Amino acid sequence: MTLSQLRYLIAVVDQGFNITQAAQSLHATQPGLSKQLKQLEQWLGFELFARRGKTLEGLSEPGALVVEQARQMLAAAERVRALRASYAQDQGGELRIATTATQARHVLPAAIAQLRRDWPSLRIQLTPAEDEAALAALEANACDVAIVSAAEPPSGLYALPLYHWERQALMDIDHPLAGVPQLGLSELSAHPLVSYTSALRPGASLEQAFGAAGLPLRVGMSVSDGDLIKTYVRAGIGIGILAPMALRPEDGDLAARSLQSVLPRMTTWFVLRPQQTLTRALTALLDHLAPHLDSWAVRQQLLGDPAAVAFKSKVPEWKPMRGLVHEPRD
Amino acid sequence: MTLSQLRYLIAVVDQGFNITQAAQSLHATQPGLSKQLKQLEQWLGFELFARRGKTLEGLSEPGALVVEQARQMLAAAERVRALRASYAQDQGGELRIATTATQARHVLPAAIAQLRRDWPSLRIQLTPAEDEAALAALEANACDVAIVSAAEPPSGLYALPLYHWERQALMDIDHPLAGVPQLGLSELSAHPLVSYTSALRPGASLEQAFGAAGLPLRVGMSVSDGDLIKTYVRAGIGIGILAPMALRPEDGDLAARSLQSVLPRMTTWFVLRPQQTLTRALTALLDHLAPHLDSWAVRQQLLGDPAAVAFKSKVPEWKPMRGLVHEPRD
DNA sequence: CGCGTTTACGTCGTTCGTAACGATA
DNA sequence: TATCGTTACGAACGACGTAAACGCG
Repeated sequence: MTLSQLRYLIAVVDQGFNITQAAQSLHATQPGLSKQLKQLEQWLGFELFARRGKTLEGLSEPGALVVEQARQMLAAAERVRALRASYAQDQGGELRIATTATQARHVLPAAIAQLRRDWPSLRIQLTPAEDEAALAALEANACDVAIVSAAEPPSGLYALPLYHWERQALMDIDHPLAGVPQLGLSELSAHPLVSYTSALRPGASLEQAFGAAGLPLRVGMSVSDGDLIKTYVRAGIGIGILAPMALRPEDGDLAARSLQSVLPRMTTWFVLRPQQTLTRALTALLDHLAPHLDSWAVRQQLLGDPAAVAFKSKVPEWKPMRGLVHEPRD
Repeated sequence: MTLSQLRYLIAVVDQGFNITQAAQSLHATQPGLSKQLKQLEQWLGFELFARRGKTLEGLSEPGALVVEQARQMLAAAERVRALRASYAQDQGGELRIATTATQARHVLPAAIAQLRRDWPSLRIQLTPAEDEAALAALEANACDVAIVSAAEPPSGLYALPLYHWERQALMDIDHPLAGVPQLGLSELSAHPLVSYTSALRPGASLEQAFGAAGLPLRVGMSVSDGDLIKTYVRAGIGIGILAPMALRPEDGDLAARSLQSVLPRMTTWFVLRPQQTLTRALTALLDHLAPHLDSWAVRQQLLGDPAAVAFKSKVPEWKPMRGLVHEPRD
């Protein structure tokens, strides 16, 4: 009797007595499980499963008792694993993240808190930087991961999508634009805009969109983060263009309107160097930030396996908080 | 992390942080444990033990937490082992015992009850036989073990001592002999004796003792088991000579006096054929009957290893129940 | 100098993955 | 016929035992 045999057993039970599926969930091969389970049965001297032909129908009577004990053992093993993470005076226990102020303030806190809890000795270094600077830091090996937002993945690097989002136009709740049925570039063009420095830079997608429509882009102010955008929108400087992650429940005095129809959809990327090794800390961070990704497959891809499928489900969309979405009735 | 690593850890803790001793208790080698423990520590990322130089002084702080979980896991593993014994539709699950009526009635019931509880499917066949017949059955492979009593181990077979005992003279509690200070052969010689058929056979140790003392041996009756001896002693046929195992609390109307000074000490033997394989059932029976023996070492000896030491402690003495011992004050 | 631990090394057994086969709906 | 389980085989890893070196009392 080994712990892996018990793990196999539990996986098969939890996957509805489908050995193939259980093998996938454990990143093992189906014959491997099959053989180990048979070996366990032989050691026990009785059958674990009720079989009809070759298909498993359920547990045998003693099998259910074994499962009960196996769950206890694996639970204890899991507690040991937790100790391992907690008490490891970690070899290279450092995680250097370069990202924007918006991510640092509105997205990462939950994940990092979890990480710190699981792993108290891990030293986390969070460097605020604009998108380009973050990517440069990554390429210079000044950080382990860059988390940046862009419509397209950065070229020459290994980028994983964390979530999609649409840029939001932000204004006072009784601003005239809050009520117009269709909010397009022409309406925006009449007002000065307040947004991120990088978004208002010449050549950025905002300028391209206005240029393509033959409309002038009036810059009211360019700032470094979303909180400042909100501050200056409240001060009446102009219309804010910002990411929905920066919107908070306490921003109910403002109206946010999606620019989905006029500006390309943005994606926030978890960027690594090609062939970078996925450390435990990186894996944990990725698992917290992106439950839709299979970090094991990601590791395989980084090791050069193109067949590994990293997606467990669709990339999520980050929507602004419901109370803040201002959709005029039409 | 493997179950054996955890077993090693617990053994070291329970043996007072002496790896060598722990290895012995597990029938493993010391370097093996040492290495596995080191490997476990490496996997955990912290030290399990508080070390001073190379010697272990105790547990580290996280080590104590690991031990706690490890005990839970091993306890659950033990419960699975129990299931294994209980539910195994056992291959060749048969245990054939040949032994005397005294053993069958007074000694074996507890051990066999335990065996049946651990192992419901085991078919136990108990054949009552006199000592010689039991040994003959063993040699003929008509049984798996013979349990017989004799002063010396039977020759040509592999005999393990279960316990020592002294023959008891049995009489009515107000019989004249119950009070004499010294009970010797000459006193006994004046009365007819009631004992086992095999004990009164010509050439047996009883006859030899009387012969050596130049005294006549008067046989009152020879019977097949201890209960009949008691019956005929109560009927006034004569003095009983029997094994202390046959004495019961309800025999308070009789007096038992040890013949330790006049007759050689007897030993009850667990007899196997040389090179017989020790089945699981035999091992379990032996463990129940003889906690002073190391069944693992016995198995090794049977496999031809003369170095294996089978004794964990001294062979116990079977004394008659305290209330029945009649020791005249002198 | 002895006891106990660690290190080094060779061998054996076991596990796991790939591939082919078999059975079942 | 497609899906799922079993068997067969080969390679790689890991555990264990033997033997020798190291430290400490």
